[in-house]
Amino acid sequence: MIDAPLPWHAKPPAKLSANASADATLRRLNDIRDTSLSKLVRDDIQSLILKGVLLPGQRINEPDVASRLEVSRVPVREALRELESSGLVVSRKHSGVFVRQLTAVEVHDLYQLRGLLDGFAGRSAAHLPAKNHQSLLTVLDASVQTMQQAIAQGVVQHYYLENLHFHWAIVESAGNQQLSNTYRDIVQKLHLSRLKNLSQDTGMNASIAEHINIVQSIRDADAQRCESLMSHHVGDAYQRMQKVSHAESTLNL
Amino acid sequence: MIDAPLPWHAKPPAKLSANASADATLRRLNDIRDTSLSKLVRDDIQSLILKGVLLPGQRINEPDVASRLEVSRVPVREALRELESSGLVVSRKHSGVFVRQLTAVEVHDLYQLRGLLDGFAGRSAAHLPAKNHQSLLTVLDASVQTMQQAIAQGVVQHYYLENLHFHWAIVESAGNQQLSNTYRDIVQKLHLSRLKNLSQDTGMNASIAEHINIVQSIRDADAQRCESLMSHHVGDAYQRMQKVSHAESTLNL
DNA sequence: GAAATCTTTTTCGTATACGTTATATTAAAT
DNA sequence: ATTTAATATAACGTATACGAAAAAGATTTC
Repeated sequence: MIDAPLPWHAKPPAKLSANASADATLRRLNDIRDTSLSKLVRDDIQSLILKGVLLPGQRINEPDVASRLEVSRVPVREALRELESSGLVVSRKHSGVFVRQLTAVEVHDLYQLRGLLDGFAGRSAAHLPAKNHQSLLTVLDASVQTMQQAIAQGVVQHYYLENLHFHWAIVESAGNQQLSNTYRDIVQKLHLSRLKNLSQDTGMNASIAEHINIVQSIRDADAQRCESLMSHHVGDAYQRMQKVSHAESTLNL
Repeated sequence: MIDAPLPWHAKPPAKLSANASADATLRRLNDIRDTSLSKLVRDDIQSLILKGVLLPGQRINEPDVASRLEVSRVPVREALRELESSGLVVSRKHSGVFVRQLTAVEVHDLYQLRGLLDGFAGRSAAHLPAKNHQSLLTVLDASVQTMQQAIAQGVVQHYYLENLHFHWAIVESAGNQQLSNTYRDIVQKLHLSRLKNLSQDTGMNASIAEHINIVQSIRDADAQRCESLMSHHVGDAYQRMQKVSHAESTLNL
């Protein structure tokens, strides 16, 4: 949408290099020692939500979580406050904490926002410096191949995961940590939408073609086309989802 | 651990729209009654940070906050966990909670992201339905006028506040709550940047012209131009800030 | 028989208490 | 005099305990 270059192109995204494998275990131990119980509990509950063990609308019982993880209620409460702040749960005083249920409007807005970020990431990916550009393409090519395998084998779960990797690789290639964080939060919230899962199989065949086009536009360094493809890709996914949703609600009459 | 979904939380706690003034006080009381101490503490600390009473890098002492607000430490801790999750503070185990210090890269990334969102909001604002379009223009015209007054009176603070209102009005006009939330978070984080405040007076005269152009592009319903103006507007602000920063660091030699 | 009210139970919100860790201060040694 | 080590203090992390509010169940009344 914007072709004129913006003024922050003189930016050096200095990322830390990988650690020596010798330090790896030490680092892990230090991390564990320095990690509070709250964080561990938070990660546990969060993964339960994202894996779908805890469904939207379900109540999360403080004492139960505490006894299951063998900790007191305080770390559990702190963990839930964090999850509340990141929008995965909602809490009502004296009533409990519940896995958040997204309204149709919220899902729509999140998709719209995700489309914007994906578009930006695509534009950014298309005019990456040569070296990064090539390594991104290598990753994306492999990703597309994996997705095609998943389609051939009919394993929706694999396709879905690889689809996440595909988009994540493009977003991260922009080298903007804040963008990546925001994108991650949005995708996490979208995990709460039941409808998302419904449309996976129908969308699989439709979206693989779009993925291939996206890779091609990056390879061609066609920023404008890539941005357009990316945002439309997300829009299409939303529309497919709406279609399935409507079909389902019609059946339920 | 998990109970079946219960009927009374089919929707998240209802955020109320404008109330009749008669109910206002009653609702206020109810809100206070239904608001946990954690939230009150969170809002308190958050406003201290955003008002600049607590400076980046400064340590936030749990017992001090607790005694000042006359609450126990638990609500304070929960509040700090929320603020940590929203990125306003960082905590080190057994060391304390500190107001977050943004790195230069983080500030850059946040500005870039803000530019993207502003651009989207501008594009959206330019092709708003007639009625909303007109009411937005009314607000923006008034806002520009206020900014001009602030310049005439040389009150940087007023200009800065009105500038926030200006951008916020455009963002909200998009009607995307998720966008608004994300934008709010970004602006909040940018409040942590000391440099932002430095560039205010120098930027005042430069940016008023840009604001006027933006309003004109919205009036013309020129979406592409508005998007471009908005994102460049943010980019320019970033550049002005960098310039001041560089000048300052040169002086400090 | 149905509805409303009262009681019981469960769960959350907050406060207090204890153990652990980091930091600051002080003393001693080089 | 400077540096290092040991101790003391203050703050954080976690656990336990108590009070309050809401939901569920039972009872009573119409």
